[in-house]
Amino acid sequence: MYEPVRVRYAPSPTGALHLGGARTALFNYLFARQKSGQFLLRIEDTDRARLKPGSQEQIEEGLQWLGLTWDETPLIQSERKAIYQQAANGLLESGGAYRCFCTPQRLEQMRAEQRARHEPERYDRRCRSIPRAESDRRAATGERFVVRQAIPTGGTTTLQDLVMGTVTFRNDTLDDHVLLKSDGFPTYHLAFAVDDHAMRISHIIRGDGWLPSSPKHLLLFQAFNWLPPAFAHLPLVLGPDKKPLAKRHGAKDVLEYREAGYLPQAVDNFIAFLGWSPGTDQDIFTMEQLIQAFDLSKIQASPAVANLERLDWLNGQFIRRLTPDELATRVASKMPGVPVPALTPLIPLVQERLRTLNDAPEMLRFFFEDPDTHRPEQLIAKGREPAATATALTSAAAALQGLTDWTPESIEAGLRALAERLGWSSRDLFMTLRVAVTGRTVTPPLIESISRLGKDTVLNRLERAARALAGPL
RNA sequence: GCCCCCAUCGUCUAGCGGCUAGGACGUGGCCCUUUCAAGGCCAAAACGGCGGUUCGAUUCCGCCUGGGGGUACCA
Repeated sequence: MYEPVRVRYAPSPTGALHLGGARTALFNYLFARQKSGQFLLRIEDTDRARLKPGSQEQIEEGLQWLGLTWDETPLIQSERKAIYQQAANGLLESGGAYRCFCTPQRLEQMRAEQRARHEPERYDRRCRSIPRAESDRRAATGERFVVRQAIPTGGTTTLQDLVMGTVTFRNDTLDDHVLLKSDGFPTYHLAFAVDDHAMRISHIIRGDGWLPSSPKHLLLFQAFNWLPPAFAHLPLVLGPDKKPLAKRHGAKDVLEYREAGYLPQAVDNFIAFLGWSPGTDQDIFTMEQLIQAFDLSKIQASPAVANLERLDWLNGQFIRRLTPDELATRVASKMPGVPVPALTPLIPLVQERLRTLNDAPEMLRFFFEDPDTHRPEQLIAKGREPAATATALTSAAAALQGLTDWTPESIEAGLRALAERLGWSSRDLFMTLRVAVTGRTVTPPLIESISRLGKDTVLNRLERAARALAGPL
C-alpha cells in the first residue's frame, strides 16, 4: 500500500450519479480528506457500447453539488488505450497472461455444455497451452484474439478487506478472465489495475459487486509485480423495495434531489449514514464533522435500505439551521419573479415549517397574489352563520382600520378584543380571518402574516371575503 | 449449478460474553397552540432457526433458512 492516501471514485459514464454511487464517492472523499490525502476522479469509459453522452458532465455536476470536490484532472481511460496494450504485452512476456483465439461461438458452446453437466461456467483454458511462438505467429497474421489472465491453478488467494474482513478464495474456482478485448480496449480488470498503479492509489474503496473478482485483481497486481492497494468493499444501497438502487430502473439521479428541494448537506448526511455510523448519538453533521468522524472500520458489512423519510426529516433540520438570508436565496430560486429582498422578511414565518425548499412557494403564495375565490364552507367556522361571519369580517376590517400602529402586538390585541366583543372564540375568528386573508386553512401564523401583508391588502381581502359571503347566498 | 458476502425494532443503527438490548426516522398518545409545523414528554416496536463453546450468549463457532452479489470480449 502506498504511503500518502490517494483514493478515487471511478464511475463509468453510462448514466447519472445515483445515491449509491454518491455514497461511494462520499466515503472516498471523507477518507481522503481525513487523512490529508487526495480524492481523484477517473472515468471508466472502456465499454464504448454502453457509453452515454453527457453522462460524465452529469456525474461531475452531481459531485460538485454534494460538495465532493476532486483533486487533479480526471483520468479518462479511453485516452489510454496504448498504455493498457503495453501492459498486456508485458504480461504476455512474463507469462501472467496469454492470447486466446477462441471464437465467441466456441465459448458459447463450451458454456452450454458446462451448463448441461452442471459444472461451473468457466473458460476451459484451451489456448493457455498454445506455445508462445505459435501464438505470436497467429497474432501476426491478423487472427483475432483476446488476452486472458493466467490464474494460478492451485492454492488460495486471501484478501484482507477493510470492511468485509478476511476473504479467501480457492484459485481453481477463479476464471481466466479477459484482460484485453479483441477491439484492443481493456476490460475493467486490466484498466483499473493499470490506472490504480499509475495513479498510486492507496485504497480502493468501491462497491460490493467487485468483491468476487477481487482475488483476480490481487493476483493481477502480483503478476505485474506491483504493490497492491488496500481494499474496502462497500455494501449495497437498496431502494425501499429492497432492490439494489444502482440497478433499479429509475434509480434517482442526485440532481433530482436538488430539483425536489433538498439541500446537499442533508443528502450528504443521509447517504453517510447508509452503512456507516459514528457510534454516537449525534445525527446531524457538518461536512467537517463527517470528515473528522469517518472511519472505514465502522462501515456495516450488510446492505442498507435507503429510508427516504429520514432524508425529509434531515432536510428540515438543515433548513432550520440556515440563516434567513441563505434560506431566502434558496427559496427565491424556486419562486421565479420574486426578488430575494421581498422574501427575506417572510422567511421566519416558514422556516420551521419547511421540509423541502419546494414546500415554500405554495406556503408563501398568498403574500404575492390575492386568493382567487373564497369557499364558504372554509370561511364559515363550524356552527356559525353566514351572516354572522360576514359581520365578523367587516368588524375585523373596521377594527384593523382603526389601529394607529401596524404591529403584530397591536393587531393581536385588536383582534382578541374583537373576538370578545363578538362573543366568538379566538380560534373560530382566527380561522375565518385566515381563510379570508390567505385563501387557505393551513398557513403561517396569522397575526405575523397580517402584519407583513400590510394594512391595505388585508382590509381589501377582508371586505372582499365579506362580499363573497353576502353575494351568492 | 458453482463462488462469495450478509442477517438486532417497519427503516438506519448502538452493542464488540453478563445491558431493564440504547438512539434516530416513521407510527400512536399527551403537552404547547390562532391553522399547520417546530419543540417537549410518553408509548408500541428487534436479537431468523437449530446445534455447539462457555458458569453465562445478541455477541464466538458450525449447520439450516432467508436475503444479496458475482459467474460476459459490461463496469
